[in-house]
Amino acid sequence: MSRMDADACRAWQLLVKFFFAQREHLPSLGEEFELSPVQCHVLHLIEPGRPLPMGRLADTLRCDASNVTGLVDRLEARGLVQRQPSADDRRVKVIQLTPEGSRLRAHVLKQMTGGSCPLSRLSPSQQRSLVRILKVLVDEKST
Amino acid sequence: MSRMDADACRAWQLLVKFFFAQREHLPSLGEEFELSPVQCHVLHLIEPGRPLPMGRLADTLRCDASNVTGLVDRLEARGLVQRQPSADDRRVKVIQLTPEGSRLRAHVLKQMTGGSCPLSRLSPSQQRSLVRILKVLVDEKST
DNA sequence: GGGAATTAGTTTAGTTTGTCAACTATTAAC
DNA sequence: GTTAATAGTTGACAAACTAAACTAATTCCC
Repeated sequence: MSRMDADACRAWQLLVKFFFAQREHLPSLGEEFELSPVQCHVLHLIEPGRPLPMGRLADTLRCDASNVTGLVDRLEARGLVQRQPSADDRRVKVIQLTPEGSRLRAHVLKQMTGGSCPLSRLSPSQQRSLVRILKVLVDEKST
Repeated sequence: MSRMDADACRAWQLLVKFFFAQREHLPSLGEEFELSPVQCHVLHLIEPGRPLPMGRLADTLRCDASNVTGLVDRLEARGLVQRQPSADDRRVKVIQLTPEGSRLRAHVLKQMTGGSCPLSRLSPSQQRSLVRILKVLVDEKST
């Protein structure tokens, strides 16, 4: 619980620092499309042709359901997503990208991972290493 | 510009995912002390005995100066920090932790990097690897 | 079958976070 | 010494968030 955690501690501090530093890049890309960082993330989470129940979005964002109502309201008002009642459970509403939302999403993703991506500063082997480590952290099974 | 960036892209997606997943841990720790995630971060940035000009805080958080005014207002109202006019430039105000703020900060840091830290899931060598990589990303010179 | 408890989403009210523009005070520049 | 630039505050406002009360649909279970 002492020496062993020194690296974990250090890594954590760096991670936090990194994330906040990213607020420089993320929002600037959002600005181009008039999207806030959170809106970028929501757009990111809704894959084209794969409608997502609102509740799942709330789970993923770890926020209150009522917050999601507002987020979706704003995106829907801009014609980027669409609410639709679910067939099998009429309480559920699924959100799905409009063609315009789909187009914007592709654009955003392209920008996010393009050449200006801060990760391009890493060597190829470091990048692979990072992916491996992150998979453990995120506890990813698929893809 | 094509194959080479695949890992960078993947890493980026994982990072974003991880970042948002952390919103589960960070705020829950904050709740314990009634601190929002941003407040935790601000507290984290002000080291005890090392007063920080407000402007530097705004730079680090990549936000408007007026936002910092509000953040510091709230922390000051809770007696965690203190504004003080700088000696060499009377326009500048430096913020510094109160004894109580200092205590709370230590507590928060301890919780953040404790055994429940998600990074403890990594092997020691992975942790070292992560630290090395993050240092490149954060472009760290000191410490 | 039919009431009680759950669940999904919305509404309302309120706080925090964040931006922008206008303002004050101080400092630097020429 | 007037003019710039800089540090911080204020005010007005939008966005992101929470908590509690509400509606509608579903499930539990006797």
